[in-house]
Amino acid sequence: MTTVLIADDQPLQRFGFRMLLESQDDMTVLGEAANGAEAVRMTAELHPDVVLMDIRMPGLDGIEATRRIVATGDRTRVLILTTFDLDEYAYAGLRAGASGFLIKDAQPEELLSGIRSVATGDAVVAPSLTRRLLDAYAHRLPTTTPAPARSGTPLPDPRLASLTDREREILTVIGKGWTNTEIATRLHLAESTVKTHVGRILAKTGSRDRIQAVILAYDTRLVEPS
Amino acid sequence: MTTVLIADDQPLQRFGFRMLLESQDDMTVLGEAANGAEAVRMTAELHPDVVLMDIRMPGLDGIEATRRIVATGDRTRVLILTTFDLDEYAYAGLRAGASGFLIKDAQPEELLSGIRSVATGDAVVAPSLTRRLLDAYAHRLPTTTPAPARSGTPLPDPRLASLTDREREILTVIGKGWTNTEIATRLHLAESTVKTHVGRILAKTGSRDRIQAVILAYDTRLVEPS
DNA sequence: GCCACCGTAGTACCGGGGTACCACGGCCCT
DNA sequence: AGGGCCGTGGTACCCCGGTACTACGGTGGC
Repeated sequence: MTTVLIADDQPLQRFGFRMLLESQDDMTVLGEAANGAEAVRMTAELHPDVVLMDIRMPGLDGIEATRRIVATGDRTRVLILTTFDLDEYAYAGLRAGASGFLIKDAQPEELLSGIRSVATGDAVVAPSLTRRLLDAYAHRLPTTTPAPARSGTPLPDPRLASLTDREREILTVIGKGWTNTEIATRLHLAESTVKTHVGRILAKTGSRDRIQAVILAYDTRLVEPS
Repeated sequence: MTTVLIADDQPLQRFGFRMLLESQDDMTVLGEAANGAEAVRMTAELHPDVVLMDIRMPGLDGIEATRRIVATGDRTRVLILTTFDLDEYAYAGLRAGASGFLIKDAQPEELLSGIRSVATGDAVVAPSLTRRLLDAYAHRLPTTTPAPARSGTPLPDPRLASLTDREREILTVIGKGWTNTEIATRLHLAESTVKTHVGRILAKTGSRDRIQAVILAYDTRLVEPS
């Protein structure tokens, strides 16, 4: 029997997870936490096999909560779930000691098998992230830029060369039409920070406003037309 | 017995909704749609009492799907669910003919009672939005626009169907990143005229701002990436 | 040990974008 | 002759986006 703790700030999301897990006869939900602090506290108390951890939560976020749970040396494993497959989240999550990283977009079956994998000590990463993750770790030692992007992967456009990783992430979501407020909320940032990022992106890419940036994101294939 | 169709692009979210609804003995889930087009098709086929509609979906979004469902004259009611309580979404959604507008952040009970209200013909709006909506709509009546839209030119995408030729022209240059002032000077128009056009385009396409319109222009291939 | 860069965050300000509302002439119907 | 839609134009108003600063902790390079 695999015991699970659900940590997510959205009640409805928690409900969905709980129903899904309890429909399986080899899983039990020990409890639900609405924020990172609760997650840490309840883990120390209940010792679940797996914590299903959302990243974006008020107060203590999922990354920091993961870090603290792992630091206790408890055998509890953390499986991180996010809405967006932003690389930086994956890096941060795994760096914090998470055993897995899945996107909420996944099929229920994937989630279940992910939990089972993590419970038995395996690690699991969303397919869409695996390659990029490997790439990132491959050139973590040398600073040399990894081979000039094979066909199939988004090719690096010179216009984006001067952007930092973070800025490229922000540009991606600008390209998806997110407002500054949305970016701030979903990425757990202050709006002033978002504005700083956006301003630098516009300056570096020579775009006069975010609309030009959206167009740039499409033209560089940073964002694909749907 | 209230019959419900769930339209959401996230499988896990759909699962949560389904479980929640089917735990009630006065509700049945007729089916699940993963995008707007599916939602429209399945509604025409299954005639549910209520469609639980997410706004953000690939391809045809929730607003446009709502518009089409309402346009059929069917007695199916649409209840829109979003993650963020952005006024613009609410406006666009209600303008498209939705009977309700709730935030996913809500308690399960609120969602259930919302569905019941909508099914019996009542309208329901998230508490956090109600006042602002009333203020905004106190003086405006719903426009049931069938729109003749004779297709003199080959219409590339159904989402643009309700636009007039002129509006499609304006949308094209919006997609190229022109500002209102630029459009005015280059097209020999007054800026107020441009604003009128832009406003109508946003309303008809359910875009909350010109950035969404730019994205729409790319997605519908009205503007090609360079 | 120091410095440059990055990511974060703040304040203050202004202009453009978007909305609401109104108006009018020219069409094309019936 | 009227009715509808379309394209045009106007005014008033508010809010978000963008700019221009400043600032500070962490990390990595030299």
